[in-house]
Amino acid sequence: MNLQQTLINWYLVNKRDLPWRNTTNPYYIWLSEIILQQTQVAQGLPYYTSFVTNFPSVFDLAKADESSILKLWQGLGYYSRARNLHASAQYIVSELNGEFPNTYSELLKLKGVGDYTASAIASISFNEKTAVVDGNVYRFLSRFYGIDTPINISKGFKEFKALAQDLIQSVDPATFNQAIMEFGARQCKPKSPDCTVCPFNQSCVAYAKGTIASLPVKIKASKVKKKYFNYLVVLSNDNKTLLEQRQGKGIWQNLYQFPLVETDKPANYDMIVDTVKSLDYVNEETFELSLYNTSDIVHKLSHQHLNTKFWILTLNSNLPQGVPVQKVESFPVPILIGNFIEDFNF
DNA sequence: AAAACGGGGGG
DNA sequence: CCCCCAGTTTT
Repeated sequence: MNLQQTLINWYLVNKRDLPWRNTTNPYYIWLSEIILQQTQVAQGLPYYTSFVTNFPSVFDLAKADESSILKLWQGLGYYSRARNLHASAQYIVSELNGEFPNTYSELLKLKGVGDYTASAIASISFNEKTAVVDGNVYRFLSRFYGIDTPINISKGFKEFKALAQDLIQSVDPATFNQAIMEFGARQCKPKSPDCTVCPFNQSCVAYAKGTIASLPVKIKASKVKKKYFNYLVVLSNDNKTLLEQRQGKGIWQNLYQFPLVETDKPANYDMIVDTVKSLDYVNEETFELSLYNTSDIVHKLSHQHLNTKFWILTLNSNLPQGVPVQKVESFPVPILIGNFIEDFNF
């Protein structure tokens, strides 16, 4: 039996029953694929359910407020996915009359849809023979064929894409793409896969050579940077606080947070008090400033560690531009802020 | 080609 | 502590 048919047979027996596997509606496939980018199934599942419930059609998603979409996305990370989802929904409704793009090339024009996602939707919803290359596909193919080309350089992508594209020619693309990914996720796992029960244990190059653990090869990422965040949690006389929406390019774009003072080294009371005194809504005589968390909260992201202090700033005045503390929970916030809000309990 | 972009879970 | 995850966009 050939490789493709072995994968498909394995899949038909071992596939998980997931909600997006009971439809080929491109809108639902798209939602699931965006949610699952760089995200494990277990983590993405509740978000998929929530999005399908709140936005049953692309029209519902298009007409929603960005903040309400970000709120539902809260905690999933890579928030550009949510912003791109919204922009693409509006594009489909206003430019395409609500008709979902139905080819790889047209799908690729959607914001947030790259080679992988365009291939996934085109194959699953429209039976187009275009191969997906995701982390699972890299892992299985690199091990089965013993390929040590690094997967995170363009040469590696081209090599694996061509290989997968060749394999998909003779089979049903929707089933094959899902089979190879599911096989990579469940059998050909990153860490200690059980090769004794693998249907390829007589034909896998890496298993024969004992190189399973070292494949696929990846060029290692640059070092993590440390940053020092100080959040000012303002408490006013009229029971309000201050939230700002993050602007610009960096992380958490368009999400909300308390006023942020970033320092280039761990801050102390004197450094923060100087900043506080210069704020236009602070009366120099009557505020109180205290550190909430004795030791830094370290929020770890892929490329940076945010060493964070929350400072409680109590004012003896009102805050007309503030947010009533009861409404704080309705804003989309990064997990770092969300955890604080939950702990502080206003 | 390399860096930026989140957060959770596993070993 | 390090690696991985149904990757894409920007620089």
